[in-house]
Amino acid sequence: MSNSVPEISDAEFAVLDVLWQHNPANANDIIAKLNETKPWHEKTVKTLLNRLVKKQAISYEKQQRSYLYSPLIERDSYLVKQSKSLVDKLFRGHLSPLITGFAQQSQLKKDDIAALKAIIADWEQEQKDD
Amino acid sequence: MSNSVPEISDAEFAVLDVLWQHNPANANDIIAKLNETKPWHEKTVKTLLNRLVKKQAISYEKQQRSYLYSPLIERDSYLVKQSKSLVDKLFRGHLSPLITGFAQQSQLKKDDIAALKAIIADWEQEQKDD
DNA sequence: TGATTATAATTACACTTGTAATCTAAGTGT
DNA sequence: ACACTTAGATTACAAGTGTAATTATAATCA
Repeated sequence: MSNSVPEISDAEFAVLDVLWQHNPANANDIIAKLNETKPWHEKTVKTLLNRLVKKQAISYEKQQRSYLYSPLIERDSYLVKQSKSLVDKLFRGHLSPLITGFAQQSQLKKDDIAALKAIIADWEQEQKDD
Repeated sequence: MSNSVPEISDAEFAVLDVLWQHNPANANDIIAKLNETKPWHEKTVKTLLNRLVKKQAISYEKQQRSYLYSPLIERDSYLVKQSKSLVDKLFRGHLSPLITGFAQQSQLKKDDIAALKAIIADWEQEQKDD
């Protein structure tokens, strides 16, 4: 059924990510925002915008001279899909080894721990409900 | 310092993954094992092996006619590195939103929960130790 | 030893990606 | 009305990737 999210390259993702934060936005705004962190040439960003349009990841609507772009794919579902596909590929679908890896590298932050506790509580609640 | 793990493509990863499980192995073994899950032509797998050698991700030693391949990069550190780079890209380094995403999709398995509990316990122990 | 066969090495080829430069058309200032 | 500027559209181009086919070479069988 529905849609199959297009493949988004790393560079394209960075553009999409800006659009998820401020939307709609025109090319210049997007370029300016991106340039806070990436040294990308204006032409490069335009190319990426074009590719995203072609992939139907974003849409645009003519403003005056320029375009106003908006995301077509939803941030949350995209992130979930990408996370899941990495976990499938690296850990055959199991999240725990990923988390363990992070823990061993001491990459867990306090809010991670808080989130984990909440998740466990929810999960156990659900078990009871069944 | 050391090394910087080479970029490994998806197809190359599948080959490396087989080698992590049985090592050393010759091309035919690897091809047979891969063909349990991937419909890849023998020539394709050989190409991937060559590329992995060129990238110094694996090494080989001449057996008789054929080669015996072995991984040069360590599985655990590779997995950690990939996990971390995805989490950096998608969640700016925070693991909790990834886990929350999984939880919402009910993708958490019982062993995931057990692992989470252990991790939390360890983390809290460490806090105390400080 | 010459033909056949197995391996590995080299080459192929289209598509994607990063990273722009060039071209074109539509406003704008004079 | 004409030159300049500013968008977006088109084209470029090398490296990497998926997916092999072709070629060279070494071992083996007849």
